[in-house]
Amino acid sequence: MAGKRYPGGMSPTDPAAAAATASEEDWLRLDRQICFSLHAASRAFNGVYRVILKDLGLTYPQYLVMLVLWERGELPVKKLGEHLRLDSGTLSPLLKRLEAAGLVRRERSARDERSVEVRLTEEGVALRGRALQVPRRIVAATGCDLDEIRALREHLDDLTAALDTAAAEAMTADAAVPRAE
Amino acid sequence: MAGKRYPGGMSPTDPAAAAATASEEDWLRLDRQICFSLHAASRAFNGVYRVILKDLGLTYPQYLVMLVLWERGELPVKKLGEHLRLDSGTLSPLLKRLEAAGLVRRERSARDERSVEVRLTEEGVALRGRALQVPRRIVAATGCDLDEIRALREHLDDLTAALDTAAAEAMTADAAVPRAE
DNA sequence: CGCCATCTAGTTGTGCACAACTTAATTGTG
DNA sequence: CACAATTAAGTTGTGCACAACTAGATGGCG
Repeated sequence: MAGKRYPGGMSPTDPAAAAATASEEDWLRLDRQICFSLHAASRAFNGVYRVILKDLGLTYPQYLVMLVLWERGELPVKKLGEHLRLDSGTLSPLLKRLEAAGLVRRERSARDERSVEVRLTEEGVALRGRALQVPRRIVAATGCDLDEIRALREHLDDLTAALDTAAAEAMTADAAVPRAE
Repeated sequence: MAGKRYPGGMSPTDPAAAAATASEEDWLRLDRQICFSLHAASRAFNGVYRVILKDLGLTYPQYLVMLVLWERGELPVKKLGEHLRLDSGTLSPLLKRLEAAGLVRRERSARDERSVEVRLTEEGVALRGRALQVPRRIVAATGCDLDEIRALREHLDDLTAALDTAAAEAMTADAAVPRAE
């Protein structure tokens, strides 16, 4: 390991800070590893889905939308966004493309003209048949068995919950705390 | 859970296929859950980094690049791309922005004019000092201890390796196999 | 030497994520 | 009823990921 130098104009101001800084150097190295792993894993998954979904003419986010619609049949953009944690800025153009592909229709709700109902076309429903093979191929690609997958999913959900909480707190804390000395 | 109908024009052709299809319905449901978990976790991480990195004026991918440069000091775009698994299509504009921000310089290599050396400016080196606090805040946000983080990292790396292999195979298989009849 | 295959960056085009904003409909309140 | 606050969808602008392509440099081979 390549030694702990303090590059450039940056150096600790007192012995106590020096100890603390050494520890933070370790964390910085660890962070590099975690960042990479996470980012790489995320993109690797995306890549596998991309390859497999190409047959269906769907991107990964489009597949996510279709999965919801296949389960729920029809729902307003708002609800769709809540399920997927995506806002209209992402969903509007995506849905427009799905509509252009003939998989969904969008209609203003009669009861509330602000709302837009998204529903599958026959073609969209039919696509589900071809999509049934996707999960098996994904699972095969991971090389994990179902229990491992399930465990990973739970781990990820815990992490997401923690991160969401922390992000919310960090945002309010940003206003309160003068920010790391 | 709304019963297992075979939507649209899709129906099994024989009893064995019916059983297989029922199982694939389960997988489709599981896939929905995994997709969501993974996608949500990825974006949750991104969100936390976004909040924390805003102080430094960096995006998450820019931070990844800076982490490499802080460790290596200087290297050609090609090497940077190998470390981060990113191609020039992503890196070129990103590096241009880092250069505009005054954090890096790009210079054509004298020895090989195809290559561009990326090196930190003084400002870029100095930013490292402010970045030292980032990992601790990220780890805190996850609510995990270091061992958990390390375990997660290893799990993700295994997954990435498996997925990369599978993606490569799937691509060659795509050419060989007539495609899921 | 001359030419072609290969390699490195960079460019272009598509699609997603997200922040900030706009528009139009609805709801709540005086 | 009128008007302000809220809500839903859409739009705009920035940045990233990736595929496909271009331009220029390099290196090997006849």
